[in-house]
Formats: sequence, structure tokens, C-alpha cells
Amino acid sequence: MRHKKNKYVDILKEVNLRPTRQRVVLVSNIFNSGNRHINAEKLHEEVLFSGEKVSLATVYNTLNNLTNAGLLRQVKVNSNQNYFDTNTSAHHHFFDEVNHSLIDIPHDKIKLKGIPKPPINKKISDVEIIISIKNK
Amino acid sequence: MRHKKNKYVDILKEVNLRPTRQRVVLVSNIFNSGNRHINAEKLHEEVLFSGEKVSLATVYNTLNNLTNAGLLRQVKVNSNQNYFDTNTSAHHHFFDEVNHSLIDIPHDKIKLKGIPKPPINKKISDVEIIISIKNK
DNA sequence: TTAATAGTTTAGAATAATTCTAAACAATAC
DNA sequence: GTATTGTTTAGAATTATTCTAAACTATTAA
Repeated sequence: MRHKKNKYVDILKEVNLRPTRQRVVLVSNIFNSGNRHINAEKLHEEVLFSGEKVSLATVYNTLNNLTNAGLLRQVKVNSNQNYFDTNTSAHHHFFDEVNHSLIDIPHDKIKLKGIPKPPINKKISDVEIIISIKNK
Repeated sequence: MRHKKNKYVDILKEVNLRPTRQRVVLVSNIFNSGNRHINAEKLHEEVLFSGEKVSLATVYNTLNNLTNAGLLRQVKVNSNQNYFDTNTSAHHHFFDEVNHSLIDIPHDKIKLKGIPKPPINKKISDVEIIISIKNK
């Protein structure tokens, strides 16, 4: 049973993060179910519920680690909590103001025309479209 | 000298907010210099610096009052603090990641095509484009 | 005008998300 | 295996913001 292949261990190794028990647990939780938008508190609850003991500080650390490693991306919306998106490629979002959930919009679905030049000595690092939605 | 006309008193009256000393001070600070993007802490400093005594709680209250009255609009960016924009009409923003400042982009400068339909029973309440910029 | 009332301001406490600290612990390299 | 280095943890600290309730002030009605 030694040398069992573990996808999540490999993910962590690839970005030079030690595959500790906590990180493997978190990474598997985050990445085992398609694209997700999650916040620290919610992820912590999920992990605790699944029976693993991980502190909230570690959840924050790991989310930040993964973001810095390029495996996650932060999405800033009109909510107190920070959301982390498993989809790190260019795309946009619906933001549901009622239940604070995010829905991906594929990048090429929306065509943008006329993006102005940034001020001198500045360059564009990101273009985000957030479409807020509420109940009819 | 009674009945001196005061633009800022009128602004407050129009939205049914009592023109108290503090509110008049804040409103004149906010609106006397073209379009601005400001946060509570900064506004508080400015007002104190100008010699007026207003508590930070009142700054927060007033910013929220004015936002609810439709005289300000919140802009959510990747910063800890909330920014309030004196331009409440539809438009977009550059967000300077280095010095956390916002720059307006006129609404009709950018053409959007292909905005997807929101999920059933939801309607779009807002479309925001935030173009993050950093130093070259 | 003045008194009553209804809304506002304030200091300071409370809250909530997040980060920090430093001691205990665990993964990796040798 | 052991040393080294990185990680986790509980709890404290920090930061932005809101809340509380007492003092105060603008407005209303007389």
C-alpha cells in the first residue's frame, strides 16, 4: 500500500507546498467537485463535518498559499467574506446578492470593446465583469 | 443673515436627511470637488483636519445614509476598505492595485456584447467592470 | 417662542473577518 | 534515525464596521 498515488499530494508538490495532512484534506475538498467558489468559513465547516480536524487559521493559510501558487483566484464581491474560485482562467461572474453565490460566465461569452488605455506607467493586470443579480 | 442659501443643506433636505452640522460638513466635503472615490477613514481625517469635530461613527452613518438615499454608490474592490463614489450613474472603473485608487471610466466608452441571461427568477441589478492596473 | 418629540451624534463596546505569534509538531533531507 | 526547516495551532491581535444607550439638537405644534 505504500506509494499510493494521490492526485492531491501531486498538486501540492507541483507548487512546492508540503503535502501535509491538513493541506491534502483541504485541497481534496476544494478541487474534487468541479469549479467552486468558496470562502474560508464555509470550507472550514465542510472539512470539520467530514471528520477532519483542521484549524481555521490553517484554512486561511492554505487558501492564501493556493492563491499565491496560482491554483485559486480571489473574487471580490459585495460581501464581507472573501471568495476563492477554483477556476483561475479568465472568465466573469454573476453575483447573486440574495444568497451570496457566484456563477461563472465563460470568458468568450461576453465581448468587450473599447477598453481604455491605462494611465501612463500602468498596465492592466485584470479585467473583471461582475453582474449582480437579485430576485425578480 | 438668516435664510442663507446653502447648497449642501438643500441636498440633504431633498433626500429627507436632517441637515445637522455634521452632515452638512460631511456632504460639503464629499461633494465640493467633482467626482470622488472616498472611504470612511479618509473622509474622517479630512474633516478633522479642516477643524470640524465629527465622530467616525457619524462618518459611517452618513456615508450609509447618503448611499441609501442614492447620492453615493459603493464600489467593491480588492481592498479592505469600502469605497464610496460620488458618481452614481452607470460607469466603470480602473482600480490601481498599488495605491488603492479608483478612476472612472465613462459608461459608453466600453461596449459590452453578449451579456448572458440571468438564471430563472433573477434579474440583473448591476453590471460592473473593474479593470485592475499595476505599475509597468 | 417654547416645549415636546423625534431623529442624531457620540464614545466606547461589540462584532466579524482575517492575520499574527510563538510553541508544539510533522515532513523532508541527510 | 536525526536535524532542519516548514507547518499547524490556539488564542491574541488587528482592522473595518456596526451597535448601544445616553446626551444632544433639529423640527413640530402650540
